[in-house]
Order: sequence, then structure tokens, then C-alpha cells
Amino acid sequence: MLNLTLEDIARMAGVSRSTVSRVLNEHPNVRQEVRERVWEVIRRTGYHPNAAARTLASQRSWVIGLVLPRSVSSFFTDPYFPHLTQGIAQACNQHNYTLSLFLVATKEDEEKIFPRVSRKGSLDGILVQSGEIGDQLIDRLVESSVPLVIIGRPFHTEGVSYIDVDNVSAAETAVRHLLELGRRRIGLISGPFNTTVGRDRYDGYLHALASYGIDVDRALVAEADFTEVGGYTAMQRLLPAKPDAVFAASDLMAIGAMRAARDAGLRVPEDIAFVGFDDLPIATMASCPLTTIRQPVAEFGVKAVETLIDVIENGLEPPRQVIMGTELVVRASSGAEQRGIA
Amino acid sequence: MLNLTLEDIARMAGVSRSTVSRVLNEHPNVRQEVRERVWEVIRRTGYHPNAAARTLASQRSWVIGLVLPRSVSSFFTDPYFPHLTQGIAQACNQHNYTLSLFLVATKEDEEKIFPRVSRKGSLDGILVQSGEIGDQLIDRLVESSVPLVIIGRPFHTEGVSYIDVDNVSAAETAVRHLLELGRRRIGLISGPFNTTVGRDRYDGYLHALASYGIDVDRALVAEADFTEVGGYTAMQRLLPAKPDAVFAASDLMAIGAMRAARDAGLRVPEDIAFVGFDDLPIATMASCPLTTIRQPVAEFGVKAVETLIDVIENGLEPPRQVIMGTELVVRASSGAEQRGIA
DNA sequence: CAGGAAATTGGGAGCGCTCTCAAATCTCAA
DNA sequence: TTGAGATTTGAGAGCGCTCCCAATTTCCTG
Repeated sequence: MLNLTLEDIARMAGVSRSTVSRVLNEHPNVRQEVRERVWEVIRRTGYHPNAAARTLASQRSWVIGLVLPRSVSSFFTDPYFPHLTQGIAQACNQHNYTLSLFLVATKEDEEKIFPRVSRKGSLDGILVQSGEIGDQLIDRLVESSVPLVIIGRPFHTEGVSYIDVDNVSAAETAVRHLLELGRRRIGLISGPFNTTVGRDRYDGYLHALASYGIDVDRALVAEADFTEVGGYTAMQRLLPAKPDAVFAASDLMAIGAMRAARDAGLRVPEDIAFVGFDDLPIATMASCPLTTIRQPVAEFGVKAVETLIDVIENGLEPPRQVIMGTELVVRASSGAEQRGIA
Repeated sequence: MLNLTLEDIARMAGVSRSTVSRVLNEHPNVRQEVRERVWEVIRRTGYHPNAAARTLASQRSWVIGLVLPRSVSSFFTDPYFPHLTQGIAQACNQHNYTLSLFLVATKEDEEKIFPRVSRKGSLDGILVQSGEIGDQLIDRLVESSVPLVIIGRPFHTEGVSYIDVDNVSAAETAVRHLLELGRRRIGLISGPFNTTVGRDRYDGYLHALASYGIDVDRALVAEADFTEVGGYTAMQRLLPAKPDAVFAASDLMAIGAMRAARDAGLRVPEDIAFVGFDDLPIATMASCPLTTIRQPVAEFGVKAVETLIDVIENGLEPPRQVIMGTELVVRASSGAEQRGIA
């Protein structure tokens, strides 16, 4: 039962290797009767074709890699990544691909992982999370001309496929929501400015203020790192500037920030309103349910896989650039209901 | 640069295919001068050996699979799994293995994944998270006689390799800590009773009570599912029985439970003390820093990988059964300091 | 019932590597 | 200088599959 080969099955079914291969790969042009006889033998023996041999002969591994670069240190702190991974894993399974996970923690990791990832014959394609703007990893992957889809817009977009949400307008919507509720001293807890997502959400914040003719007050902007602790300390830096609302570029930071505001004796949302970004389950479970931008994280992962499969099957050109929609989810933390009642 | 083979490198270096193979695999018995010449060509051309061909010829894929069964629905809610995965990924990288991730969400997933996982030639070994006691997945994997290490003690332990912490004594330590602080109506928010980890921590709770001659009050025991929401609702069920302390079988549940206690107007730890389990970063960030059992989650992952590699290299027998230590970490939630001061 | 087209089947040549074995080369003591 | 033994190298036979091509069989149509 252990080391059966195509040849063995062929002998047992009284046909040739080629015919068994045809049956296995669902090629047409095999007589129904023969097809059934072969399947019967396969089932009875519990035969599974050898993946390596298949890959070698067909130049197709049915494996895709998910690469999370060094800068994504928050893999295990921010629920965003598990959710994304979940969506990706599910889609891989759906499409009969196997998912390999490459967590790049250090520079040495990167050197070790790189050959494994870019080498032909082990991976059909790569999904890589966009990271810091200076990071060479993505450029190196692009150069290796392996089918590649970047999760989150990279800094250089010419000729590369990526998938993202429209962070600028999503952030603008979030901040506008606060403006519409009458808040005027709106703080921003941004993501890192050396990431496109950090910059984009900052730009959205600026646009919203500009549309209301409000000048940006630098004391109302604090850069953080997408973590809860980062949100907490950023909020402490913002407090002296007396914001009456804060847009945080992730739910986790919003939760940290709310905690900091509470610890400073402020009431949410009466004294200070909050809007987050992501709409992960924690958003509803926060001490004050969070108004936030919902992005379809799991579907995002699914779409990334499907885009990558498209690239694998139909070539790198033209670059696929997919932008997914977001929506504002209003809950208690922005004080929308208070105002409605008042 | 793209489709170089061993043969090409051999020709360019003026040696045979075999010699290049020897150089690549660091076999001895290659003249220093030749070795360097070959490396030089490899470096210059950017050649990487084809993984599939290597696997086919050597019957070794250098890939291990991490299988998370259906019952582990909390992959994306409980930070435990990302931490574990992180440890595993890091160790894989260290040992030059590639990690493939198999998230089993549905029965169909399981059917799709199973052949990919048990088939020879794609995976050198498997790490599988222990799940519900009735789950057939592990039994099927054991039968397929692929090198296997189970994360968390499975229900049937004969002949299988696994790695776990001593949940019984860890839980006992946690509950004893509360008893030593003078608490007597100690509630338990347990994990699911259809998991070994759920049962073990329950047993530890019983042992601790027994050692103080306290009879267990069924109204003080609530089964939950390791989620924060589960902890919250379990706490609500416990409240009528007026516990003065609660041991929750995970930090996440402890946090949910504390929130429920607060929402019911109780003060932590004055009115009710809490002890959790895991000591993940969220434990320190809780509204009241959590006394908890620290288990070495990331090292756990590392150890699992190392144990699996041992099994891969030295055979399935004898079964490796590794138990790792835990320690009690005292913070504010158990009220130890109050008592110290009083 | 012939004859050609279509459907079905088998054989062979790889895919790119590892590994055994024998040949070639080198080393050094006598 | 020679030859036994050690070291280094190359040739060849797979690993188990896919896929092309040619051979065989089946199916129609007139």
C-alpha cells in the first residue's frame, strides 16, 4: 500500500501507465469502462500519485507561498493577519492549492527563505504582504519574475499585480463621519509613515479636513505601529492637544487609544469620539463598541488567491490591480446615536 | 538564468553533474579547488536546484505540514494560535524546512486536504493540533504512518508522539494560588470538555479543591470555548453562585469573564479575583493585569518542530512524548498584592 | 463491406536531481 | 620507481510522473 506507482496501478488494471495518468488527470478519450476499472483499483489500493514526480514532469507544483516580511512584526498581535491567513488558506483549499507560510523575522530568515521562494519548481506563485517602503524584499521577488500578487499597494506599482482597499477614501469617510457629527478637533493615530497604508490613511484624513476647510494641527497627529500599546501611547501624546475625536488607523490602536482616554478621565463618546479601521470581531467587543471602517479581510485573502491563480494560469501581463470596497460601520464610539437623540 | 540545470552548471565548471551535486550537498571528497570553481559558477549564474527533482530523487521534501483541525475554530480569535504558528514557522526556517499550513474548516476541507497530507512525496512530516476527542482526523493521520507529532495530548496516546504542558498540575497551581489567598468560592470557566486540555485543566481544579477539602459546587463550573465572548457568557452563568474567585482556562476567557464581572458591578480583584491561562501579551494589557499560568507558546512550537525532525530522521519508534513546564505569573487580578499589604 | 476519420491506447523520451559503483588519479612507503 | 590504498571524479540507472506521437481499435458513411 505504501509505495505504489502509476505503473503498479496500470498493471493491476490491465492498462498502460499513460491510461492511468489520463484517468487521474481527467483527460477525455478514455473508455468509460476502462476509466471505472482504473478508479476501482485506485480506490481499492488507496493509491495517491507522488507529488514531487508530478511537479517535476508537469512543471506545476500546486503550491503557493504566503510571505510576510520582517516589518510585519505584528503577525501575532494584530488579529488582522490571522483573519487574512484564514481567508487565504480557505481559498487555496478551494482551488486545490497547498499554502506554504514564510514568516520573515530577521535578515537571515530572508536570505534563507529567498531561494526557496524564488526557485522554480517549488512554488507556482507568491502572495506577499506589502511592508515598509524601503524593504527590498518585494523588489527582489518582482525581479525573480515568479507569479506574484502583493497584498496592499506597494510603493512601486508599475508592472506589478497587487490587491488593496482604497485606503484614502475609506479614511476620508471615517473622518468625515466625525466632522458630520460636529467634531472639529479630530486627532489621527496613524499607521507607520513608512508604509503605503499608513500614508494613504493619513492622506484620507487630510482630505476630509481640507473639505471642511480645517487646517491640520500637527499636535493632533501621532504615528503609531498598529498595535494596541502603540495606540495607547499615541493617545497619551495626543491628549494635551485636547482632541474631541480620534480616527485610529486600526481597530487595535483605537481600542488602546480609548483605554488611554478613559484612563485620563474622559468619557467615550461624550468627551471624545473614536473611529477605527478594520472591523474585526474585537471592534464589537470593545468596552464601547467601535465605529469603524469595515474591510473585507477574509474575502480580501480569497480575492488575492484568485488573482494569483489568474496570474499563474494566464501570465504576468497585464498586471492585475484590484481595489476592494470598504464601508463605514457606525457603532457607539463615534457618538452618532447621542447626536441623533439630542 | 531561468532554467539552468545541474548539467549546465557542470558544463560551465568543466566537471560532471555528480561533482556539482556533491558540492551542492556539501559532500566531502571534492577537491578544494574544484569546489570553489563550482561555487563560483553557481553564484555567478544564480542557479538554484530544482526542488521537485531533488525531492523525487532523494525521497525527502524538506516540507512539514501544520494541520489545524476543524474544531480549532478559534484560529483567528485566540492569539494562542498565531503565537504557536510563529514559533513553528521560525523553527522550520532555522532547520531549513518549509512550512505548509492546512486549516481544516469543513468536512470537505478535510477530504481535500487528507490526500495531500498523507501522500508520500509532498511532506516529510506533520504537526497536528489536538482537537475534539471524537475527531477522526488524528487517528487517520496516525494510520497513514507519516512522521507525526501531535500538539497537545491526544485522547489515545499509545504509540503516538505528542508534546504538551502538564495542564493538570498547572491548573492545580492556579487554583491553589487562589486558595492560598483565602478565596473559597472558586469558580471555573473551563475549556470544552470534549478536549483533553479542557478536561485536564478541570481535573487540576478538582485536585486543588480536594487538597483543601472543598467539595466542588457544580454551579461554580461553566464550560466555555476558549473565546472572549464564551468567557463573558460563562461568567454570567457563574455570577448567581457568588464566586469570590474564578480560574479561567485561557487568558481570553479570563478577560471576557472580568468584563462580565465588572458589568455586574463587581470590583476586580477586591470582590472577585481572576486567574487565567497562557500568559499571552493580552494578559498584561487587560484592564486589570492578569495573574495567569505562563506556558511557553513559541518555544512550544519550536520544540514541536524539533521533535518532529527527530521523528523524521530517526523513525517513529519509540514515540516521543514531551511535557513542557509552566509557571504561575502573579499580577493584580488575583489580589495577591492587596493581601500582602493587608 | 470497404475505407477513412475519430476515438482510444501504449511506448518512449524526458523533467532535474541523487546515489551507487567503477574508473581515474593521487599519495606515499618500500 | 612501483604498487597498494586512499581520494576524487564520471557514467549510468533510476525516482514516478506527464505528454507527444504513433499504433491500434472503433465508428460511420456511402
